[in-house]
Amino acid sequence: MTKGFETKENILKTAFEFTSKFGLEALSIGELAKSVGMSKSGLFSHFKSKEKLQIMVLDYSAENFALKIFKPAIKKERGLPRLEAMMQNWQTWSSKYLPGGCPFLSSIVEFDDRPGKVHNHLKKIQEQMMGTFQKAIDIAIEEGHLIEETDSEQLAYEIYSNMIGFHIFNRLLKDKKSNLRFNEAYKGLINRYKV
Amino acid sequence: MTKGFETKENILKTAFEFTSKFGLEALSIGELAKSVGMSKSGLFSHFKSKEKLQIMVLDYSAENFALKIFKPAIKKERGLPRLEAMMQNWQTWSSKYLPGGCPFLSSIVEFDDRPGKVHNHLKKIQEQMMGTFQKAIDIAIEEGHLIEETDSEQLAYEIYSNMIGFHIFNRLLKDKKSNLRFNEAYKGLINRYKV
DNA sequence: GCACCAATCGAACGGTCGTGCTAAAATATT
DNA sequence: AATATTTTAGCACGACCGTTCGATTGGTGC
Repeated sequence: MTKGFETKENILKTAFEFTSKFGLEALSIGELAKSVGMSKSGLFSHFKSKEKLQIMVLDYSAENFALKIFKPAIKKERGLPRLEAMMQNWQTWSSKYLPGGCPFLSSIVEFDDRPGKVHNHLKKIQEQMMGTFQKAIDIAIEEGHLIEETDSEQLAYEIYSNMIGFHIFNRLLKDKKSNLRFNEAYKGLINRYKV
Repeated sequence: MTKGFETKENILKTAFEFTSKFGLEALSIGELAKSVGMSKSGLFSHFKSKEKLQIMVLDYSAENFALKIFKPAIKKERGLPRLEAMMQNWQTWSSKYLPGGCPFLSSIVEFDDRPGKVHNHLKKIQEQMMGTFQKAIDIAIEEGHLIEETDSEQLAYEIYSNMIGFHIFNRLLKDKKSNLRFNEAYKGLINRYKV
């Protein structure tokens, strides 16, 4: 029982890194087995289909995201400081921690058009994430850091867009100013709603 | 000579649609051949490697993008009206014209980490696109629609982020308000720099 | 009618893919 | 120590992958 759990965790960690680099579809069971040093069929028996493996990788990624971005931010004061911590954590996660690109972005692009369990799961995770950002914004309104008329859903959308934009500029274009661009955009965004 | 050109164009059109739906890597020569009704080897001989096919699909996509987004906008008056036309055209292209997702976004995600000719080509195309947006902004400054202090590179980055954000919200999350969100974000962005 | 040439085809290649099956090995339970 | 259960390995399968090669087609200029 405990041994299986450990190897499974180990597999998922490797799969997470692989997905970050090459995406959820390119993630192959044979390649993965080679990486963790076990047989293809041995690894396969832990998941019972590629689809289930992909879903578990998504869950692992979501946990990792929450751990690196949301959890440390909760220790900051409610409102704007907390939201800003999230932005900082995202930059670090995206550009320092991840071995490749954002696993969610690549999964979204691959599965936005492909109905099925992976698609539904991904959508749920994404909505949860957006919800958490929105909640952080709502708290900032509550605390009087942002004006009451702030449309938190709209602001969450714009913050998310900025995150993706940064990611692409930083990775494909290797734009050295991407950190600056991201922060500038965030500042402009907040200024619009600042009390 | 002319016959070959026609079939090649036909193949690229189909490949473009395929890439929009499933990405540049999932684009398979056998599947593509079945779609256009010819043999795998017959199709293959037009390109001489999958890599070259991918690059040609990217070029085809870039031409399509220019045709649908940039070209009609040039007829509008210089400055903000032209920039706004681009935004409108993007929304239409992204949500009505394309059979799947943005071929560039999926390609970026797939190749931002994979060095090679496709990566380099993609980067060049992306930089060109950003350049065109930036130029449109510069003209808006020139025309006195935007304040002189406007950082056109920064604004282009934020506009681009908004485009990607819209695309994801519209496609994965099927958010009915995504058009509204996009326009709202654009308006907020422009207001910051409006003279 | 003949030679040339581009366009297309069919068959085959070595690989890799996800997935079953059965048996052995490792671990947990008693 | 013996048994039961979980975990792993080996092997095979059909399918598809990109790519090569040689043969066949169909049209063009002489």
